[in-house]
Amino acid sequence: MKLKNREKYTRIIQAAVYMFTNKGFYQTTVAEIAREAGVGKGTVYTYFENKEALFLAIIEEGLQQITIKVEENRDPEADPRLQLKQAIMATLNFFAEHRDFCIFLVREHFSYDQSIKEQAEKLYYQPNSPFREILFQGREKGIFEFEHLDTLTAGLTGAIFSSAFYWFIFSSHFPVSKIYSTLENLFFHNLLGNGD
Amino acid sequence: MKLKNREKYTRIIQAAVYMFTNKGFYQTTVAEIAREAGVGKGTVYTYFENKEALFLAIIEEGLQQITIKVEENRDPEADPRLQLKQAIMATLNFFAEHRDFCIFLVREHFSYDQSIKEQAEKLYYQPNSPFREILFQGREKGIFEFEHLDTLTAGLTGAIFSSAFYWFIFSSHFPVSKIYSTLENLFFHNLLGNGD
Amino acid sequence: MKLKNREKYTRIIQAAVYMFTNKGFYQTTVAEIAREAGVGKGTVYTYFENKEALFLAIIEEGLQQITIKVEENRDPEADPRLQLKQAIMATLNFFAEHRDFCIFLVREHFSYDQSIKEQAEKLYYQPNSPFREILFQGREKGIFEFEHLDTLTAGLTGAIFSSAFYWFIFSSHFPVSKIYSTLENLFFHNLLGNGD
Amino acid sequence: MKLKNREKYTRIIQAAVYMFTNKGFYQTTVAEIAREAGVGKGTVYTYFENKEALFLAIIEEGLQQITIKVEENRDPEADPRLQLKQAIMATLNFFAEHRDFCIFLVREHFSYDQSIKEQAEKLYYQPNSPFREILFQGREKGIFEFEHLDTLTAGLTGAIFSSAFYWFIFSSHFPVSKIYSTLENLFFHNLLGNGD
DNA sequence: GATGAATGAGCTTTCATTCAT
DNA sequence: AATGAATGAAAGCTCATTCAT
Repeated sequence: MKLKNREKYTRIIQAAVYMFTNKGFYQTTVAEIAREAGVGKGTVYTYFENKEALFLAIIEEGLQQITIKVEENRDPEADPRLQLKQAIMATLNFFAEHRDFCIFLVREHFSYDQSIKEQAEKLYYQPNSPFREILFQGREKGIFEFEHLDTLTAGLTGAIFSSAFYWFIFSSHFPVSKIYSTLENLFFHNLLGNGD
Repeated sequence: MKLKNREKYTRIIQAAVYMFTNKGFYQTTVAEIAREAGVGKGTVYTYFENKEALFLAIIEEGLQQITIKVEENRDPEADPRLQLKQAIMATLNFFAEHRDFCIFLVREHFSYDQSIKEQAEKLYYQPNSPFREILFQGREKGIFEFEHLDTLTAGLTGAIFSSAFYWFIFSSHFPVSKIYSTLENLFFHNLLGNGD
Repeated sequence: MKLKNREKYTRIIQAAVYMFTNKGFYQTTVAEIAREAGVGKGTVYTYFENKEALFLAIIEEGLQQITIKVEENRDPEADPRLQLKQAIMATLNFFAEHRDFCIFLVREHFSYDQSIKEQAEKLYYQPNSPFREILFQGREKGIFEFEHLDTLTAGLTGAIFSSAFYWFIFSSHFPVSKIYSTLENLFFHNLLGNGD
Repeated sequence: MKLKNREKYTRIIQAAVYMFTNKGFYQTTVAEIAREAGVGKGTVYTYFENKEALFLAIIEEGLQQITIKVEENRDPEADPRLQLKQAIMATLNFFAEHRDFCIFLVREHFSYDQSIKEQAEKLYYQPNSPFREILFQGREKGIFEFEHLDTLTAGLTGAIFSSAFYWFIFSSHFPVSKIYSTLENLFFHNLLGNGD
C-alpha cells in the first residue's frame, strides 16, 4: 500500500484522527471518515488495508512526527538534563499544536483492545526514540541513575502523554510551562539519584 | 429499575464489569455478559433498560460502594487533612480489592464516547461525594486554599483513579502506601496554600 | 448450531435450493433467500454459520434423503443386479420429485469453487453409500467385475446425477425409464465383465 | 468491438480463460485478469465492454476456432458418417490441446446464470455450425434419421463437450479415441435409424 | 419472571467501472 | 491507446433488542 497521493493520504489520516478523537474507534464509521476527508468510501481502502490499519497508521505517523520535532530541537552534545528538558518541551509543544492527536494517543494508551495493546509497545519501546537515547547518554555520563532503560523510557513517554492530556481536558488554557514543571518534579527528582 | 432479584442483578453487574474491563464496551456483546453471568440474554433486559444503562449502573453502583467505604472510614470531626488522607486510603484500598472495577473506571474516564461524557459529571461532580464534603470543610476552617470546589473535587477524584490505574498496569505488586505518597505530593502541596 | 425449529430450517433450505438453482450461488443474496423463506435475514444465520455452510448443508441434507429413499426401496438379500436397478430407479424417482435439488447438485458437481470441490468427495465417496454397498456385494458374489470400488461408486453416482440433469434440461417430459435404460447400457455392460 | 491490438486482445482472452476456469466467473476479479494478462485494469475495458462481454467473447472466440479446426479437417464431399467422425475427432483434438477452454465451456454449460443461459443458444444453435451442416446433409441423403435438426445439433455438441470434460476430470490420461467410441455408441446407434 | 429465537438496522469491505492524465 | 486512482453500489454478517412462550 504505497503512498499514491500524499495529500489524500494526509487528509484521510487527519479526518480519522478527528473522528476517532471525538467519537472513538468503534463509534466512527469508515463512511464518516471518508466524508470528513472529502473522499469516497472506497478510497480509504486504497490507502489503508482496513479500519484498524488506518488506526495504527495514525499512531506511527504521529510518533514519527514527534520524533522529528524532538530531534530538530535537541543538541546531542548538550548536557543530558538540558536535552531531556528540550525533548519534553518539544513534545509538549507538538501536542499543543495537535491537541486531537494527543487526546487520541492517550485514549489509545488506556484502550481495551488487545490488538491495540500490542501497539503500546511499538509506542513506548521504540528502539530509536530520542528519549531512550537521551536517558542512555545520561546514564553513561553518570548523571542519571536508574535500572531499566526500556521501562523508564516507557514511563517517561507515558507520563508526558498523560500529563498533556490531563491539562487538555481539565483546563481551557494550555500553559505548557506548567505541565513541564510538574513533569520535572516527578522525574528529575528520581533520575538525579535521590529516588528509591 | 427495581432490584427484583438482588442476587441475579449483582451477578450481571459483575459479569459486565469483568467483560467490559477485558474487552471494552463495544467489543463486549450482551450475549457474552449473559453467558458470563449465567443468565439468559433476555434476563439482562429485565434488570437493565439496555446495554448503556447497564454500563452506567456499574459506575453508579461502584461509586456508591466507594462512598460507603469512605464514610465508614472517616471521622467527620477530625482535622480535614486527616479526613482527606483517610478518604484517599479508603478509596485506594477499595480499588486494591476491586481491580477490575478500578481499571474499568479509569478507562471510562478516558473514554471517547459522548453519551459517556455526560456521566463524567455524575462521576466527578457528585453532590454528595465525601471528598467534596471534606474539601469544603477544610476551606471553611481555613486549612485548605482553592477556588473552585467542584473542579478540585473532580481533579482529586480523577487523580486517585488514574494513579491507582497506573500502578495496576505498570506494577505487578500493588503497594497502596506508595500511591498514596505520590498523591500526597501532588495535592497537599497545593492545597495547603503554596500552589498557584 | 442445533435444529431449533425444524420447520423453519427446512423452509430456509428449500428457499436456498430454489434460489441457488435458479440464480447460482454468487448471484443469490442471503437477503433473497430469507425473503423467499419468509424469515428475517438474521434468522438464516441462526440456523447456518454462513452462506457457504448453508450451501453445504443442502448437499448433506439431500444426500441423506436420497440414501434413505434408496435403502427403503432395496432388498439387501436380492441379486446385486436387481439391487442396483432398484437403487438407480429410487434415485431417479427422487430426482423426479426434486428437480431443483437435482439440478443444484449437478451444477455443484461441475462447479469451480475449491472449497466446494472438497465436498465432491463427501458426495461421491460416501463410505455408507448404498451404491458402494451394492457394488461391493456384487463383486464378492462374483457377479460384478471391476477394480476400484471407490472410483466406480463415484463414477456411477456422477453418471446418475448427470444423466438426470441432462434429461431435465433437454426434455420437457421426464421419462424415468428412458434415463434408466441409458444408464443400464452404460454401466451393466462393463460391470458384467465384458468391458475393457 | 474492433481488434485494436490483436496481441493484447488475445492475451486478455487467454488470461480470462485461465482465471475463469480455475476460479470461476464471480470469484475472478477484472484486476486479476489484467494482472495475469500483463495489462492495466483499464485496458481490459478498452477491448471489452465489461466483464460479461469478455466472458461471452471467450465463448465466441473458442467456438469460432473449433469451427475453423473442424472445417479444416472435413471433406464436405465425403460420406456424412465419415464427416461426422472427422468433425468429432477434430473437436476432441482441439479440446485435448485446450483443456482450460474445454473445462470452461462445460462449466458454462452447466452454469446457473440467466444471462449466460442466453448464450447456450448461441452455443448450441449456431446456424453455421459444421455439425449442423453435416447432420443436415446426412438426413438429405437418407443416411441419418431424426426429427429436429437444431435439437440434435445442440445435443451432439453438448455430448461432445460433456464427454471430453468428464474424461479430463476423471482420468489422468487422455485417450481421445476412447471418448470417441463412447460418443459413437451413444449417437450413431440412434442416428442410423434404430433408435426409438 | 426468565428465556432465547427472531429480527433488521447498520457496519465493514469488495470490486466493476469510470475517467483524468 | 493505456493506465490505475477513485468511487459507491451492493453484499455478508453482527448484535442490541423484542416478544411469544
